[in-house]
Amino acid sequence: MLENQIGQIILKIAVPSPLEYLLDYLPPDGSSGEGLVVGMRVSVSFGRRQVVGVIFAIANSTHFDLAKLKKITAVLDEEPLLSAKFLELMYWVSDYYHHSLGEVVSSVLPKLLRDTKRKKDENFTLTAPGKINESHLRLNGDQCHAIDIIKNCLGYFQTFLLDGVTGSGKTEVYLRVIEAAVVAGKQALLLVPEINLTPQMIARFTEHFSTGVVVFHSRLTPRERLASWQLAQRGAAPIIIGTRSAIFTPLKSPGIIVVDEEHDLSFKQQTGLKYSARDLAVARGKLENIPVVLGSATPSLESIHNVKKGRYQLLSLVKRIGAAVQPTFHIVDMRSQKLKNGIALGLLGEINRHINNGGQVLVFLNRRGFAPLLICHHCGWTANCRYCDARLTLHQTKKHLGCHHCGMAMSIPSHCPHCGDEKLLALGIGTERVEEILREHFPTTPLVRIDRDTTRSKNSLENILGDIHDDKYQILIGTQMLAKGHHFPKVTMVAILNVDQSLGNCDFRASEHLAQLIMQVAGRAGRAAMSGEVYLQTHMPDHPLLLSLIRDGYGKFVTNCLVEREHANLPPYAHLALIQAEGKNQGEVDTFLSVVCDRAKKIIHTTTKIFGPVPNYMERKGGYFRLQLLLQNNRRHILQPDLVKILDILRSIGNKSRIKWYLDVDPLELG
DNA sequence: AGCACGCCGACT
DNA sequence: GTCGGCGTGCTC
Repeated sequence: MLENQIGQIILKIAVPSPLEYLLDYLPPDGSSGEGLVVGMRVSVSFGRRQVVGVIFAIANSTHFDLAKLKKITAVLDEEPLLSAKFLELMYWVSDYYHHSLGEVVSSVLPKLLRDTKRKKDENFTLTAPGKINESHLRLNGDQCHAIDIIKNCLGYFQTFLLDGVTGSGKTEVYLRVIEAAVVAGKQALLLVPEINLTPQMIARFTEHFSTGVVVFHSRLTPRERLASWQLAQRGAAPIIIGTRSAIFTPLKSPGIIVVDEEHDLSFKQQTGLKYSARDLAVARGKLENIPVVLGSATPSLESIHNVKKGRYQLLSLVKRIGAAVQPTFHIVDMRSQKLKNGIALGLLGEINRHINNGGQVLVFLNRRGFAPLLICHHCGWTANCRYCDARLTLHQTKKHLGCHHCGMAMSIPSHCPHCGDEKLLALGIGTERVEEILREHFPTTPLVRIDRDTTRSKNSLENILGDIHDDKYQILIGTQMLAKGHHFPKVTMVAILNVDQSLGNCDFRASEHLAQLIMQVAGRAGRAAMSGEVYLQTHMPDHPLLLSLIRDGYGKFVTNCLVEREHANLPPYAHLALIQAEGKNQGEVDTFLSVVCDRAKKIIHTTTKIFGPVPNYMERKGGYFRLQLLLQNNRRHILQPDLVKILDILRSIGNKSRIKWYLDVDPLELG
């Protein structure tokens, strides 16, 4: 093809669209193009609308018809907003997750910076990093060792796995290494898994650094988001703490990246651009040539495997800080016991004992609502969701039946819609019911329930946590929310009620996640001077997973798990990608994926395996039928080009059908 | 992804 | 007679 044209500056611009290539534009009216720099935002007319694009390259030729090129409408930045390194990160993300540069850029830029009309940006200010506080805690040998090693790597790329049991003082290690980076005039990025954990982490950091800490998470207002972003981008904020999207904060002088609770699933974005913030942290560290610290009490199998391969350096914190000792585990065999609505009487006895001794008791249950099943005692009718392959959960406080998958809610029928009988039974237990049972059983003991339903309003979780610390409650009932990261120094007993539910999960990562959850919840017990006890209630007291975990600990459990993964050729030994498709007509989705699969088989590498189409574990959700293809190869550099070929097929037939399809590289759940 | 164009069903 | 449903096609 003939290339136009000499002497004419052409700007290669990423625009917000799934187009896989950069679009060519001419410099704006009255400009020859000098002064335009890669990384600047521009306003361009694209189709019929004005959009914000980013200059990714400057050239003097185009493959497009020169006469048809449009001029840039306006240049929005005087200085490049995005550094060359940051653009490199965008390229990396675009390549790896197979999204267009334009889509990557628009999922990364704060909304206010994607507004074509907004010209002037405010100058947000932040007080300079304050004096660094001491009241320095005494560090133990493991901590000192870890801190020294990481500090010595400032200025180089190296990934560390900081493996430390709950309560072993990982946060103190983060503080010290971040301090070292900040003192050297660099910025630190700290990722935490959940928004709920940011206030706690911020408190810890502002205590240490006084000022200079900015936050970044999904609940910021657009203006707050812009402020944090610009402070980081201009280098005015030395410390940035945020959830997964914070991995995309621009840093003027990056010094270190820390990912706390690296095993946590919430680092993976599940919609749109399905990136893993933890994996991106490592990629970004490599790009910027700075150290990356991944911390966890229960590291992911991927990270442990990377240590074994010599890619990551392991730093272990073995001991709990101060007087705290590891909790002891007990299995509550439910089989021959009397149950009170799903809680073993023996367990209630243990709760009673801990309460009488003045301890706090944490009751963990991974299920909201009152009961997960409403059934007709006469005919067996069950309350199911109209749009999903799921049961409706009975919520007593909200007085409705709700679907936890699509959000549909309806009133509770007074009689069976099928046979008219009035005896409808609520079966199984959720947190609401546990609350009711425990209130009945311990009428004078103050208790609190913590789940999405009781912490909906802003600050409510923080208020409850404060009350727990002030000893206002003796029994804490809660879901996941309660399991992660929080310090409850007075908790002496943890009870996990529905272990069996997770033991029945068939995802290949289910046992890893259950083990992590058990260890994390258990970690809430006995963090201060009092030793803790953990009770696992189960109908399967001989389950090898439970026994191995309790007897040999997480490390040994992981070793066994890795052996199984290797035999089954699953991650971290193989790499996976998922093609997900959904549509209103089941047959159409199935046919679509079958065609994709047949065509793919002819062109992908012989070592790449393709499985499917198979339905999701919940085939129908929100009225859509969902099926998928699974791709597997031990070598990422073979799988990736295969994905490119398959995407060609998907685009050629998928974009003309009523099927919606998505690609998930390194899926965490196989659906 | 947007956004418009374009061609068929129930409404002021 | 038209409002609007979403299939199709394009964006430098």
